[in-house]
Amino acid sequence: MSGADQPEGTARRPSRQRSAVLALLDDLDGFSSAQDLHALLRERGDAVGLATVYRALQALVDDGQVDVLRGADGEAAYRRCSPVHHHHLVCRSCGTTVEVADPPVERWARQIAAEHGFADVQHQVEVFGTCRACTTAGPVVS
Amino acid sequence: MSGADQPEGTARRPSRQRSAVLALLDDLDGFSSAQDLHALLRERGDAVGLATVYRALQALVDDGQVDVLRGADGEAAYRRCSPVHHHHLVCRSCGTTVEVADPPVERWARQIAAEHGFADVQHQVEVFGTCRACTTAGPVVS
DNA sequence: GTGTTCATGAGAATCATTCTCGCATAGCCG
DNA sequence: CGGCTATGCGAGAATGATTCTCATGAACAC
Repeated sequence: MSGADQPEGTARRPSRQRSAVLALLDDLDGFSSAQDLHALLRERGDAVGLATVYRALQALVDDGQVDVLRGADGEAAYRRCSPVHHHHLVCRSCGTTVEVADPPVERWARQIAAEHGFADVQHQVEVFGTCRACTTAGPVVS
Repeated sequence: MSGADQPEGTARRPSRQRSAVLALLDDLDGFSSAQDLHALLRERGDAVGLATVYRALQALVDDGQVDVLRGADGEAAYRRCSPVHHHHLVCRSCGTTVEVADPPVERWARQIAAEHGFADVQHQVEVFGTCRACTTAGPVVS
């Protein structure tokens, strides 16, 4: 456990299963849980073990090719995303996701951290809401 | 899961255990996991069941008296906090937490959401870093 | 004071995630 | 070219946090 395992992101042996996971993520729009992805792969005919899905997902997250989000229930949700830094605007009803880049927030986070003497800053920003389609179509039943 | 259970936050019967949890959180500075809180209560002599700690924590979160944060491992961490909206600056080494209020980010989140037609907006902003004390004292071994 | 209701506590149950171990395959060496 | 070795895979067990169940005890209502 010394931290950095692979010198670079692509030091792993290529495999059909890994590509299948990435391909599936490419086809999906919103965030999906690891269990869902596993079930979908099975339906597609790409038989992949559950443990392998987790391994592939972790590798992809390490590589920065996939974003991970923790829902309120602690379940991890994954999504293919652009490698550049960005944040998400997620519809809490239909799961649609919009990627947003935002220099002001980046700057603000760095500044706040610097003011308090914090270094090596990371920040995590997610915005949840109900998209227009869901607002008009299906208001939450009370 | 019909949504609103209690009409108002204080509809629960008061109890020694619930106060003990809140009192303990008052004494602690950073975020603590439910399991840690349970162990600490035991050490203090306030014998409280683990399930009760979880129940009390959920109630307090519902009331907005406690903040919950999900670590990278999915474990929930709780912390007593002011009832007004704010965000956190957390030291990833020693756990020290600074509450930061920030109108600009609030405005930014609302604006971004509005631009994309999202309503009923919530946002989640956490900034992680290494505080000055930890930076000078114990740099991370590579 | 008595009955009813709600919270508690201990342990079992659940669920996502990780680990173990044996097997298959890919790449490399002789 | 054949065999060797490391690495990834798969299935199921193990782990660990959180939630549920149900019987007991305490608090409120009358």
